[in-house]
Amino acid sequence: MTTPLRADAARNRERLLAIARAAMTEGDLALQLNDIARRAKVGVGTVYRHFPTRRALVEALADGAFATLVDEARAASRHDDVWTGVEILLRALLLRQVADPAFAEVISTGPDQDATATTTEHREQWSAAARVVLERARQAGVLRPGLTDDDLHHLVCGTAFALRIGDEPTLRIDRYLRVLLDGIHAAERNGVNSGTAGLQARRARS
Amino acid sequence: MTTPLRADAARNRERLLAIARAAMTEGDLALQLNDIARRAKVGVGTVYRHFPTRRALVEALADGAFATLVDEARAASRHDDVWTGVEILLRALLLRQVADPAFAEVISTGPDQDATATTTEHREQWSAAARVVLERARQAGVLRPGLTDDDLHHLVCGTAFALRIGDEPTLRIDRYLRVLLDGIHAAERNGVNSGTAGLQARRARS
Amino acid sequence: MTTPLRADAARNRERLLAIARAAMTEGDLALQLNDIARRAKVGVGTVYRHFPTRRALVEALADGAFATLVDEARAASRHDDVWTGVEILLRALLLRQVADPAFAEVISTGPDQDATATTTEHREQWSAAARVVLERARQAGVLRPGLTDDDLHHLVCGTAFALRIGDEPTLRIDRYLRVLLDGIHAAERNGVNSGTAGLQARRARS
Amino acid sequence: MTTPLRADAARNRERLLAIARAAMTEGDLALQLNDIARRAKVGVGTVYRHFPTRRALVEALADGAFATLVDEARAASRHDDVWTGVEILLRALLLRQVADPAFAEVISTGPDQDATATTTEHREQWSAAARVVLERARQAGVLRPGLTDDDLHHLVCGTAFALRIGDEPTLRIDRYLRVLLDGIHAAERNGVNSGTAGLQARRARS
DNA sequence: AATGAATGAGCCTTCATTCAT
DNA sequence: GATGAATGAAGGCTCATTCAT
Repeated sequence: MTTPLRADAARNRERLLAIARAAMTEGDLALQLNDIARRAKVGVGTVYRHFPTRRALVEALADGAFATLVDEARAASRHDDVWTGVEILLRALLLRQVADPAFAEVISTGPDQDATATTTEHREQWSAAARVVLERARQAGVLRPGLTDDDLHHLVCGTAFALRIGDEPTLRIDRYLRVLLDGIHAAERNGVNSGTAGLQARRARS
Repeated sequence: MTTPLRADAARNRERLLAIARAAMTEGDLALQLNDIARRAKVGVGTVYRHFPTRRALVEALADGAFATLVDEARAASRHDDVWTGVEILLRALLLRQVADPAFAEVISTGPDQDATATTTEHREQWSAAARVVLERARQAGVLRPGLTDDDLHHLVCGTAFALRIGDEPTLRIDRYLRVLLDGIHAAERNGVNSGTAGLQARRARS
Repeated sequence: MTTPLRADAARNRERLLAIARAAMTEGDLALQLNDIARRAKVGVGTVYRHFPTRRALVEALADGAFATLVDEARAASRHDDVWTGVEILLRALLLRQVADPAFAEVISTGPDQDATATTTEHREQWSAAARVVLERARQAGVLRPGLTDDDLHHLVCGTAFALRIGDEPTLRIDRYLRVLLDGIHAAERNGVNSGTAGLQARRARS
Repeated sequence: MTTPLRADAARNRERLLAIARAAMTEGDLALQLNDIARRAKVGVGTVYRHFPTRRALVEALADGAFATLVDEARAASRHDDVWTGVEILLRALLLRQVADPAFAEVISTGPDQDATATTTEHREQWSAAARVVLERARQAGVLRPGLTDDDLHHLVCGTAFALRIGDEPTLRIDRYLRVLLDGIHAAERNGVNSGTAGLQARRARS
C-alpha cells in the first residue's frame, strides 16, 4: 500500500508463470494468453504487458530449465571421463525436455524468430558448453565420426519426442537414452560397416 | 475402392488430395479444409463431402504410404537375414515419414479416435508384419533385449522428428538411421558400458 | 422392367412421404429434404422433383388429414343437434393436429404463400363446411356471440399448441377441449358479465 | 446487477438488448447473434461476451417481463376476491406473452436446459405465486376441477399462440381471454352438458 | 426420371490483440 | 500498471438448391 509497484508486478509475473506452467503440465499445450489471464484472475492486458506473445511466455517458462541445463553442460565439460561427459550432457538435455514441455518446445525450435534476449543467451552458452564436451569426445575418438553438434542436438530432441508419443515417458527414459548413447558411441565395430552401406555390410553374427 | 466413385467426383477427390499434399509438403501442417477448398477452387462442401474432418483427409493422404509400408514390412519379414530384416523394416518406417508428412502424423499418433477403416486395417497389418520381424530378431538374439515393438516404433518416429527439425532432412537420414540401428542392435559390447546401470552409477560419483 | 415409369415415380413418392412422416412423428420438425433423401436412399434430386420445397412436402403429408377433416366437417354440418355439430367440428380440427404435426403446421398457417392447389382447395372446402356449422350455431344462439369463424379456428390451434407444449398430449385432449367448448358456448350466463368488463363483474358465487 | 458492469459495457448491453428486442418485435424470431451484432454495429465477440447463446439473449430480453409477471402474480394472490385473483393471474400471463415475444418463448418452454439463474428464479417465484392463487380458487370451488396448474399454464400459452397466428392480436385479447376464463370456471352448468363424457356420448350416437 | 456431386452463402464460434477506463 | 470490454478476422460446419451425368 506504500508504493511497492515493482513488487506487485513481480508477484503478478510469478503468478502468471506458475499458472502457465500448471496449464502446460496438464497438457494444455495451446497455452492461450486469454486463458491464462482468466485462470490467474488477472486482466488480459496484464498478461500481454509481461509476455507480449505466446512465445515470450513459453520462453519465460523455459528459462529456469535452460539455465540449469547450461550449468549441467558446464559440469559435463569438466568431467574427468570424456565419454561420461557426453552422457551427462545428453542425458541432461533429454531430462529437461521430459520434465518441462515449455523447454522442449523452445529447444526443439531453431534460434530464429524474435527470441528473448535471455533465451538467445542461454542458447549460446549451452552451445558453447556442449561444443567443448563434444569436441573433447571427438578428439578422444569416443564419439562416432560424422555426427555434428547439431545432429546430436536433433537426436536428443528426437528421443524426447519418442518418449512423448508413448505412455509413461519417465519409465522409458533410460532405455531410450541407452539406445541413443550406444548408437553415437564410436564403435569398436569392425571397421567396415559404418556409413550408408550398412544394409548389406553384416557384422559377425547375423 | 469402397464405392465406385463417379468420374467427376473421383477427379475432384484426386485434385483435393494433390492440393492437400502440396500444402503439407510446403509445410502447411495445419491443413485447413477451408483453405484446401479455396486453393482447389472448389466449394467447401465438396471438401467436406470427401473428407468430413481434417483427420480423414490426412489419413487419406497417408493411405498410399501406409500401404507401401505394409508391403515393405512383409518383404522385410521374408528376408533371409534376420537383422537385415530389422534394418529394412525400420528404414522403411523412417523413409515413409520423411517423404510424407501426412503419414508421419498418422503413424506418430495413437490408433484411437475415429480412424478410417483403411487406416485401422493398415495399422494392424503393419503391426503384424513388424511383430514377425522383431520377434524373429529377438529369437536370434540380435535385438537388444528390453525393447518392445512399441519402443522401436516410437524410436523411429523420434528419429523422423529429429530429421524434421533440422535442415535438409534427406541428407541426414542414413546417418541418423545408423545411430538408431547400432543403438538397438544386441551388442557384443565390452562389458563395462552396456546396461542401463552405467550412467547412474557414474553420475553418482560426479 | 417393361416401362412402368409412372408406377416407379408413384412408389418413390409414397416412400418419401412415409419416411417424411416417420421423421416428423419422431419429432424432427426441421424435415430437411437432404435428410429425407438420405433416409429414403434416394437422390436429393428425386425429392426435389416430387416436392420442390419443404412446404410442398409438409402439405403433401398433411393432405390425407386435411381431406379427412373436410369430411368430418361436412358430417358435422349434417348433425341433428346444432351444438353437437360444433363440438364434432372443433374436436375433429383438434384431433387432426394432435395426430399429425404436418397438418398442425399447415393449418396454423395463413393461406398465403405459394400453397399447393390441393391444400388451397381443402382449405376452402373446410372453411365452407365449418361456416355452415358455425352459422347454424349462431342462428340457434348456442354459440357465444362475437366470435368469428377465424377466432374459433385460432382458438382450436391454440388448444393444439397447449397440448404440444406439455407431456402426454393425448391424455389431455378431452380436458382441454372441454374447456374450450364450454368457453365458446353461449352461456345461460346471467347476462351482465360477458365482454371485456368481466374482471369486475362477478357471477353468483365467488 | 450481478457484477457492476463497466459504464461502456452496460451501454453496449442495453444497446444489444434494444436491438434484439426490435428484431424480435419485427418478427425475426430466429434472432441470430451474428445478425444482432451487425445491426448493432458491434463485433460479434461483443455479443457473445454478453450473451453466450441465443437462449441467454432471449432470456435476458424476457427478464423484465418475467419480473413484472411475478409481481402481478403476487398481487393476484392478495386480491380479496378469489376468482378475480385467477383472472388477474391468467390475464397477466397472457398479456406479457402478447407484448413480448421473447417472454412468450421462454414461458412456453420447459425449465430444462441451461437456463439463466435469473430465469430459473423467476420461474420458481411465478410458480409459487400462481400456486397460491389457484389453490385458493380450488378450495373455494370456483375453479373447474381436474385442471392442474400446468394445464392452466399450457392453456394460457395456447391462447397466446391463438392470438399470434391471427391479425391484430391485441384487439382479440379480451375476447379470447373471456373464452378461456369461462371455460375454466367451475360451472353451475345445467347438468347435461358438462363433464368430459358429454361429447363422446353424443358422438357414439352420431 | 433418377442420381448424387458440387456449390457457396451464411451461421456459429473462438481467440489474438488493442485500447479506453 | 492493471483491467477487461471490444474487436473482427478467420476457421468450422451445415444445408438448400442446382445441374451434369
